[in-house]
Amino acid sequence: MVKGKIAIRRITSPKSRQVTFFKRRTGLLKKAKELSILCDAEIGVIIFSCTGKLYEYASTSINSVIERYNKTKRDNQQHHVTAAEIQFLKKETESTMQQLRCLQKYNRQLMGEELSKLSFEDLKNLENVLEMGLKNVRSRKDQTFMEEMRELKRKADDVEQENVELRKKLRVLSQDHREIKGEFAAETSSSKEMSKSSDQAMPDKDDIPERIHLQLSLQPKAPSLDAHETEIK
Amino acid sequence: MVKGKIAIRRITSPKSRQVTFFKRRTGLLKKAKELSILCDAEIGVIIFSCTGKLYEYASTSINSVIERYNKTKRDNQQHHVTAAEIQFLKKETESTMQQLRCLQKYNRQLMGEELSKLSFEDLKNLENVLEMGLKNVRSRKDQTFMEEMRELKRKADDVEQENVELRKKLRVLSQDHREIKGEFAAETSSSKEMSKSSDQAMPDKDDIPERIHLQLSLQPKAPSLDAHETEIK
DNA sequence: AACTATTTATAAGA
DNA sequence: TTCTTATAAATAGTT
Repeated sequence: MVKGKIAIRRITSPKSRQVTFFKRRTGLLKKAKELSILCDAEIGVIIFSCTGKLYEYASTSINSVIERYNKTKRDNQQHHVTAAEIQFLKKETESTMQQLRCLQKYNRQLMGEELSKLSFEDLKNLENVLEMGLKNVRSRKDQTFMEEMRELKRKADDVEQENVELRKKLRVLSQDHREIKGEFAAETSSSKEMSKSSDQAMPDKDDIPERIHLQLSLQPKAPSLDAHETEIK
Repeated sequence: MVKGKIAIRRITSPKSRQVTFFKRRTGLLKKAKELSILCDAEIGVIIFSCTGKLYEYASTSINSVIERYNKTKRDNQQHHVTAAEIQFLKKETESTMQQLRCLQKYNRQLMGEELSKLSFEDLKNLENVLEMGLKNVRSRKDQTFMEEMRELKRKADDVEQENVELRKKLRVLSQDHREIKGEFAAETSSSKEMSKSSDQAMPDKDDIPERIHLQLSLQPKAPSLDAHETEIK
């Protein structure tokens, strides 16, 4: 560009490259500074020499510029994680942890542990909470019990009804069967063995049970409450 | 710097400032590019105009430059946060949150709320926990009560003992006083008024109260349990 | 690091 | 914004 204009391509000579780097780096940073002052712009310049050395200029501070850059760019692509965000995350975790510890402590107290440091008043409050809880749980338990009983009874009635229907049908069918057997016997005498085998598939009226035993269980669904013990280590 | 050199200070005229910004910005970015090519340097330039618009140049990519900048800086000062660490932090927060939600749910159940989805078995377990807790809390409450009573009695005894001592001393002192008064009266008859005023400061034996009333309160210290309600929003 | 011949950048005006 | 132009500033090559 001067006294023999040069082409913009990597300078081969290391010595010459280093000199030019020094001169132009100084110039670039100076221009950056002037621009920021003249035009009231926020500017950051980061330069790594080919040997890895860092040079920088920022009208405010590099961090401020990077921060602003990320904030502007974040809308488009994935965002760069800043120190502030880390701090926020850490604080959030700590806060949640604190809440957790607090609640765990209270929980243990509700379960009758670690009571030694509590005052009489505290214990009275705890007792009230527990009594109220126990009252509600028992009330709900009774309600659930009643509901399950009602459900059970309804099923029992259904089954019994079905039972009655079945017995009725069976009676009719047995009658039918006997009548057919009678006609058959009148026609041929060799049918006696056959009739016996068919009797096995069709039991006599005396073999029909009076009631079908209920096998419905009062056992409820898997206790979801245990999840607490495992999820909270 | 040209056709009438200008001072490096904020250009007042917005119009002129914008023109200069355009020209010099172009120049700066061009110089940055040339330097990076000529000297094989990694360069990043970030410019925010005073209106907030972003202009940038990077020989590789801004992210690469920022990354390298952080990496270089981090060796000196505070440690760099990697994406993996962020992920870990976020997971940790989420896990803690999950635990918290779980515990909060269980807590509400212990306090007799949100029981509708629980099975009979769950409710039975809850009831057992509550009964056990209540048993322990009551036991501890009674113990605390007994301790406070014992402490109270001890203090009462102390005070009573002191009371006895005080009365004894008072009796001796009153005796003394009467004797002095007697001697005084024998010496001068004009001392009658004086003796009356001194009588007010020193009450007769009948004025001494038989017992000092205990003002010790059974009220315990501030209930630390309430902290839960406020700390957990 | 200093010099200097030139190229470049750019202020002002259009 | 872009062009022009006069001139300041930057800088390549040399010392």
